[in-house]
Amino acid sequence: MNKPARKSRSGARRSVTIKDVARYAGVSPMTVSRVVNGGQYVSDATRQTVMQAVRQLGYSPNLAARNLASARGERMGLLYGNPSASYLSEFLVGALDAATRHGVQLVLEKCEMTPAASRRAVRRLVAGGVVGVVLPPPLCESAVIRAELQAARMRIVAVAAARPPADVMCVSIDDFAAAREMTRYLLALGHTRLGFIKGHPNQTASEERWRGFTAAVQEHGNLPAPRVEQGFFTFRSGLDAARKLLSGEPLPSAIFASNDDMAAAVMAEAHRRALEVPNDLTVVGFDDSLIAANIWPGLTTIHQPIAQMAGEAVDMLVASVRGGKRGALAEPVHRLVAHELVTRESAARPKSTTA
Amino acid sequence: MNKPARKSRSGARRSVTIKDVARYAGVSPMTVSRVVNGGQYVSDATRQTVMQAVRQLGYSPNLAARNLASARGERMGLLYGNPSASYLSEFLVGALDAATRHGVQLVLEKCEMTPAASRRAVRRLVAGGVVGVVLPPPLCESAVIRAELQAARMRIVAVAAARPPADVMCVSIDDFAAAREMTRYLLALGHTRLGFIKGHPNQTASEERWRGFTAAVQEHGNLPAPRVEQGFFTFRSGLDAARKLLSGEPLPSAIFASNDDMAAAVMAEAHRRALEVPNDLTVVGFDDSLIAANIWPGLTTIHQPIAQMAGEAVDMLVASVRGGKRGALAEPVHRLVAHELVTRESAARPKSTTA
DNA sequence: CCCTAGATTGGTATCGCTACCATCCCCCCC
DNA sequence: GGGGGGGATGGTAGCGATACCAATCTAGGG
Repeated sequence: MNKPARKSRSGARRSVTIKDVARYAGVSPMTVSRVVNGGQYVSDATRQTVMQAVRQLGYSPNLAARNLASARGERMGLLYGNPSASYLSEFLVGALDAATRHGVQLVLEKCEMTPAASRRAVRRLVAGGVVGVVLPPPLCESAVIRAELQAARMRIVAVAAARPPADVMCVSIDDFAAAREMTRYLLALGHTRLGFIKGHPNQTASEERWRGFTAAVQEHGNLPAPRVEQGFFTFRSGLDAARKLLSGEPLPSAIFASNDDMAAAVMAEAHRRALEVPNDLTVVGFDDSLIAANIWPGLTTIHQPIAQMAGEAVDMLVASVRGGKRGALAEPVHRLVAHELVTRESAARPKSTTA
Repeated sequence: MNKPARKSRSGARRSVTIKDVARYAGVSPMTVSRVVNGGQYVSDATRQTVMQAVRQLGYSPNLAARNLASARGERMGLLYGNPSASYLSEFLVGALDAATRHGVQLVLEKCEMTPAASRRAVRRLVAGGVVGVVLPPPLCESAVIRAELQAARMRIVAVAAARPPADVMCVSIDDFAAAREMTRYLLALGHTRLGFIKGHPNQTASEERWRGFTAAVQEHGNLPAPRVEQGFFTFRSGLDAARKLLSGEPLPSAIFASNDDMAAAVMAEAHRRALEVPNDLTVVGFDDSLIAANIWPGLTTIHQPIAQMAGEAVDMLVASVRGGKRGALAEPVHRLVAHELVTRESAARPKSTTA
């Protein structure tokens, strides 16, 4: 029964392992592991030595092994429906980045908003061994999907749901405050005849934005009643709303659309009517989506740190899953992140202030 | 020396493993493994039995274990710079999907196009244990990055580089054919006074598109010389080009911009000059990026199956890395995928054909 | 000065799966 | 009818890391 020196399976040169580092540093693999994972109970001297060895050898832990040993490496789902879609890009970047950081795998799943499709998507997720799901808008608002997911005992983090149910985790901006801030900005510019295009009624963010708008209007007081149209977050719906807003008299001097796509539509319609933006009409949006900087004039809008939000969502998911394993499942968190008013060229003082 | 029955580490109920399936199906774990991995040397009967068991138990292989055992689970990098950015979204979806399919990890890295930044990004990638990199445009054209990457012995797949160097793998559409097709379409509509906005000169796709355009013009023959302006794929540059194209006499009846952002700029400028699209001016783009469907009128353009391309890029990377391990590194492939001309509202017959 | 608590470190046993090899068996051919 | 060839299957040994526990050492309290 002779023991072969080392049955290296694939002839290829193995990468440096924790044992190599341990040998090099003159400690046990365990100690290296502790250092690498920032564990406690390691003396400073040892830590230094080990870190030195790590650097020297260019050691990078094997994710697969680590995941296997620590029963980590869970799969997280990202169920995306049909987000404003420029949204998705940033969202994915942020989510993927966080996933890499935590060493979890991110599984994408597309899903239409019909009950049947939701069910199918959730089933695929479950089959894929996913233990938690990030829900970007607009899926985060779908009660059906949430129910399906909860039935499958998945943890959920909704992103950008302005008023999530109490029992799901959520990360979002303060839509109310943001819309109020934008409206205050318009008022500060001197606008008095305001137009507002509401967002899709099935999203709670829409209502928050609307509430923020009216709050600012009311606190200013002494304004003609704003003209309001219903929109649905699509370019098309924005166009319809814009036509209505721009046909009556008196024309609004500033229009606040509940997202950028609709704001872009307002600008298109304004141009068609030979109204110059921002000289004849101020247009502002919400989201700071891709289109905002890619039209002319650039759109003044509210920026959401989408990537950051997606990242935090994944963080929360991981924390929940790992924490939950140890029994300590904290109550659902609702994390607010900071938004930012981005000024570009589409907003200016009104041409002739009647005030 | 008593053997504890099963020292289950985390008290949590373990998920079903290959052994469970094996026991359930009455075969050895190896056989299950072979079935699950579609290996040969399994009788149909056994295969059926095992698959049945898999379904019954809801077995899903543990990725970490699989990767660890098979020395798989490599990390692939995705180095993105500043792509048309609506691009990125679809690209990520496709790439991530393929990565999940292959069980490899996708690591994102952002990188400006300066040499210093490139070097840093590549170093981070190397440090992260990445063995191959997908290069979406415009990074795929950067010689610096390619050199850095090749110096680090990374495998590279460039996406959408129209004429990649012979030694890197590539997946792209046939920009030449696509541009020619679009131009033929314009000519078929009856346009004779054409305008063309070239793409950024540092991207090979630009030249291919330009070549496709001229090829169609020449094969048609008997046309006034098209007006041509240089663009740089940005909205801004498109605006400049549009101003020039729309100021001389005679006005072009159709403008073909080398990407959608520039086409959108042409439309914006046309509107400003009270030219109606498509009645007074036909505008077409290239890429079918997000903006194409989100402006009015919708942009007729060339659709690239971006997600598919990204997916194939990852496939190629994986194949190369895994194949390369077995020594059989095939020569760099250049894979062409099909494009599609998408007609929306921005193109129509010219108002008065002078022909 | 002994004893306990806590800090630090090492050893061992897996984690779930697959590579590699040994084995068994069936069938064909000389 | 025996020897091969190859299909089908099982056994064994890790892959590289961490969890858990034991062992050692240091420092105070009684």
